Amino acid sequence: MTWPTEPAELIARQQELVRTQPELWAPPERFLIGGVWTCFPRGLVGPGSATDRAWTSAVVLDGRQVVAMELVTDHASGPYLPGLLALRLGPLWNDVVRRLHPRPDVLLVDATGRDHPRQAGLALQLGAVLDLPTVGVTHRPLTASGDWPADERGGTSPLTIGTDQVATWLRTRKGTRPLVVHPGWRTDLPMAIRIVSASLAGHRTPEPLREARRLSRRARESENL
DNA sequence: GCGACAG
DNA sequence: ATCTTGTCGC
Repeated sequence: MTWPTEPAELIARQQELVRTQPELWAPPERFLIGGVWTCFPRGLVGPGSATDRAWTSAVVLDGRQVVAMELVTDHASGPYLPGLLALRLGPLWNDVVRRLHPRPDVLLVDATGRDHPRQAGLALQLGAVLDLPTVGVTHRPLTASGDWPADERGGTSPLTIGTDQVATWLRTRKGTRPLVVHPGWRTDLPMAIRIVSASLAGHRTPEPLREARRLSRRARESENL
């Protein structure tokens, strides 16, 4: 499986992907949750390009214990264009997650799923390529819209495209901006909310994503010190 | 035409 | 993603 380098190629891949109907994942009692994150140099403006350096990390957590971590220092694979995030991050995320041992049972990514111009965001595509259930967690929706939930931990409210609910706002902490939780590859809405809620450990952002971000930022900062 | 637009 | 001050809270 390869990653498209041109918008037209990626769009064609997304149009295939949207027709795929994988079997829903059946989470066991206890499972390993992974997270992946990419940092870019400070001061970048605009969509960026393949010349941008990128620090990408992935982790696996068993409860709160980090049982695997990988860091890849490389370059972005392309610019960021709305709806075409895979051009910038697809190959990086794919590579770093494949290095993890043990592999996670489910992976958290900063990307959307069905909330996408072609209903085929990177959370879905990465899961399909890696054959791994995924859940998307973003700061804001891409295409969907919906009002915020009440300011109570655990509060949710629908994010819809037309009449379809494609994601949900989730208030992970009282008094903070809600996150957007996206069902990804082989996950549905209730499952995605359950997985994110179970990995919060008291913070606004799920621990696997916080840990991966820590590693990436630490690597970036350690170069100019 | 104008604005919005995952990271 | 990154750029941004102060501020409230554990």
